[in-house]
Amino acid sequence: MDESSDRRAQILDAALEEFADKGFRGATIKSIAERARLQSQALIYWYFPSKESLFREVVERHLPVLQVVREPERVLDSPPEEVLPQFARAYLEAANRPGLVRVLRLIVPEAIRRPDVTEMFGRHIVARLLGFLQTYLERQVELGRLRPHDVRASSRAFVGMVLSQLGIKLFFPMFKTGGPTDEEHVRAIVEIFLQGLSPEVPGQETRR
Amino acid sequence: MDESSDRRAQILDAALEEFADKGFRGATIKSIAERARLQSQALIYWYFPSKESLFREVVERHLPVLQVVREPERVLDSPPEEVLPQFARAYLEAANRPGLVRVLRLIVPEAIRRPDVTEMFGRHIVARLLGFLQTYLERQVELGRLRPHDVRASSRAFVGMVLSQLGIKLFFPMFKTGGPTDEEHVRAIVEIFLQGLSPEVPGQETRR
DNA sequence: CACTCTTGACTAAACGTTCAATCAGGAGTA
DNA sequence: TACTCCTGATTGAACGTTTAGTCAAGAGTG
Repeated sequence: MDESSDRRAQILDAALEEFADKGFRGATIKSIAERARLQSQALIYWYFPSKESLFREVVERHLPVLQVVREPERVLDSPPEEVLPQFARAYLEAANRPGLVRVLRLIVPEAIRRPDVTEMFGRHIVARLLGFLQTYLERQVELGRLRPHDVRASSRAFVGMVLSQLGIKLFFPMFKTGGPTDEEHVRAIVEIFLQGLSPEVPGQETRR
Repeated sequence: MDESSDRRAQILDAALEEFADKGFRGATIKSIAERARLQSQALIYWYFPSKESLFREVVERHLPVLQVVREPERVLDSPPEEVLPQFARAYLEAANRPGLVRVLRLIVPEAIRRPDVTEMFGRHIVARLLGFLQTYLERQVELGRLRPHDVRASSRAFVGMVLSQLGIKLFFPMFKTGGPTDEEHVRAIVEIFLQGLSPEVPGQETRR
């Protein structure tokens, strides 16, 4: 009941590329039909009731690709010197995976003006991401590997440190020269973060 | 020759709101004319040769609003305990200024698919922002207030820590509950950053 | 009169969507 | 085999609407 025809997948694939390249309004039924090598654009309406529903199905189908963090529970007890660089590298490598970049270019621009897409993106991607980091950092505090602090803030902070490099890489490639490599960046931010939250405080941190 | 008529400004203001609300394609000449309370849409073409050029003028006119950092040289020698929180607060307060948010909603979605807008935004806003932080941090290293490190990475890191909170605030307001307040966030990230780059190293940092 | 500004009517193209018609192939029947 | 019927898939043309942009004529003002 779900294997569907060949055509559906063919149209969905073409629609993904067109929507990612030109946006919802920029892509037309005609251009999608052409990219899918259909002789008639009317055929799309045999498989999908409207352009809108075609778009939604494309989004729902490809949103999960952005879930970079897959099995969070596994690493809960691994040391941050190991987990945080892994985490950061996983996201920075996203920029090298064309399929993932395409989905980003599909979703991000539309999410800004479509509350439903924003919600899906927020709930499935952002919440998951922040949630994982937050529980992981909480755990590290419990284990005494990091000093007690506001993990709500530090989780956002670490995500931001990673995403700034990713964002620059994706949207402002002109800053590649003059910027650190991914590996240099990862090393730098992990060092700042870990030393910044190190439990062994020399003296002045919480002056009493 | 540049004071122009009243009408120009009237049209530009209406165009800003329409473009910010609906995007370039979503906003129409008709809707812009209506919001500007013109009786005829044709009047727009007396002041602007095309919708495209109207859009570009709107962007060029309002882009400078995003230059939150105004006079960087002044604070070059002030201590980071003072400058960094100021810097972070300045950006987080941007979310409370409707005019600034409007310009963000105008530029960000279009910048993704318009290389020229991307370039302008990158050169005038992002480069300036990163440039300021980088030279400031370099100076602090020279002054011995921060330990020697890769300022290209740390400047991006700090910007990221600020922008993650700003981005969540702007685009995912549903995360307000469960997240830190701006002031809590600022305190947290500055503490992490400064302690992470503190010059007094207990021992293990650069093991030799 | 000459000039700047303003207007409503208009155009041509592009858009999403609908529609009647057609096709290939399989099932059922004699 | 020959015939009819049915069904899912496909087509080209057309629909009504919306769009950016044009145009000639007029209003207001010096």
